[in-house]
Amino acid sequence: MLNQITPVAGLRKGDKTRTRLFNAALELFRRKGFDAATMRDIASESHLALGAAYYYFPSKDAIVMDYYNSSILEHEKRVQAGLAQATNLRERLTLVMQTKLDLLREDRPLLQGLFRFAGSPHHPLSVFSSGTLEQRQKSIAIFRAVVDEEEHLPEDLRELLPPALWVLHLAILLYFVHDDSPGQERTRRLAEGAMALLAQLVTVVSTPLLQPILKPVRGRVLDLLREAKLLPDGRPELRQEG
Amino acid sequence: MLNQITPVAGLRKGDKTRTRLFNAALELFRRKGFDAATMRDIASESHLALGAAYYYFPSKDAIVMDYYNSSILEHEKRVQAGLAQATNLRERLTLVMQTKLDLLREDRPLLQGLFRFAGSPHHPLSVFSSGTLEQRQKSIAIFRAVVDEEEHLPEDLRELLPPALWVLHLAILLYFVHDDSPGQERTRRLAEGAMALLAQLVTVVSTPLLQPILKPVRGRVLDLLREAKLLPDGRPELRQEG
DNA sequence: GTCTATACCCGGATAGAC
DNA sequence: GTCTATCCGGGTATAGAC
Repeated sequence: MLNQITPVAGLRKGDKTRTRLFNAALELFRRKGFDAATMRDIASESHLALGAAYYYFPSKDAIVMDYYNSSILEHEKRVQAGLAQATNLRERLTLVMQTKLDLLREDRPLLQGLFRFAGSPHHPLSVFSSGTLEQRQKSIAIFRAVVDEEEHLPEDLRELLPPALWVLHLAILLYFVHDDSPGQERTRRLAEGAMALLAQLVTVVSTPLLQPILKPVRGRVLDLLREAKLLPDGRPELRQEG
Repeated sequence: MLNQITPVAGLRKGDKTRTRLFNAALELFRRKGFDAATMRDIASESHLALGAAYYYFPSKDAIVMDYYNSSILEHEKRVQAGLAQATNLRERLTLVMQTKLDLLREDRPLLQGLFRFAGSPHHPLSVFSSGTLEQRQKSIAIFRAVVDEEEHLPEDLRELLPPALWVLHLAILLYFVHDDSPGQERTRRLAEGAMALLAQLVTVVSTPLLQPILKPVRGRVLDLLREAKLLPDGRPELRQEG
């Protein structure tokens, strides 16, 4: 099922309209891309005047923000539902990536809108900005939940992996957007292969026997990332400001 | 010196105007960012009417395209000039990254314009699109020149490193754009640390004694990247279409 | 509270005179 | 080669009907 909002029963009447508007917006973003879908399009597609659309959403960006939120919620739900079946790290990592790709499989034109602000540190819609801090934390928490299923992980790895996976997932989504293979099969295989390699890497790096050699190396990596404020000292999220 | 065009002697008279326009545009892009600097600003800053600006550049994007080109040219020049002094891989990698950061040290607001299209596969200005294929190849060639200074590299690594470094340099630039530390010192240290780690990794991975173990692993990585068309089968550039 | 119609404004782009 | 005038699309604001 596509990522759509279905109205919760028994609310203000405008909620139904808002939902219709939101879904029409998503449909148009998907079909024509973020830019090409204008507020005028969205309004008329949901049989509303332009002004009415602004009654429900203060801006075009606000629609996208709602989309972020619902995507993350849905991702969390699907990962939670699938975690029981996964028996090892590789499967769990594959699960978290594949569910995301499933979720967004129709949304590639929309994701362009997501990436367009990634280089603008102060834009409220940038995935790295303070405007999306909450979403970022929620999204990283999904990866953390997956990592935490794993029992024998060195502490530093446990800290590093969730934000690293979040960044990796952004990279995969960037690839996904560019992937014109049927059904984006290439992205699927890339994600699966990458997760298999990563799981193996984690296993090697966690091997007790190798700790004397590897711990210092990990230490250097962690220090570098901490100095770059890509890893916080204590807090789990990426740095606050983009 | 900042990346500016100085008019080559003895050309058509309009060339001087074009140069003035281009430099005014860069100055405004740097000061106000890509969006905020309008064609009207640029024209008036160079004491031209709006229409005249369009006589020299068919679009705002075209100015940015010129900027790409001159940046890459300048980067190549600086790397070439510095290569003689560098005595090992780590120094050479550091050189290639630091010269780029030096070159772009005032251009962070402008780089927003560069990243804004990264998620739009068909946009002519996207760093991944076919519209910038030539620039991409030239830029990757700079990294290849650096890698080729190294003598004892396994063939597959020699193939993998240039595009990988190019992508890594994009990531560092993305960090750079977000880095509000004075003089972007954090980015400098991150780049330096990353290059040191990478050089060490390359050394380990190239150790003849470890080849029986590591060659197959590299093979898996290479296969994955080739299947994803992130590495071409023979040709040196990244995949043609974004 | 819900919605329509219309107007505002900006900014990229173009036409055509000089 | 340079100008003025104009077009056009699209995000946004708002006055006011119901």
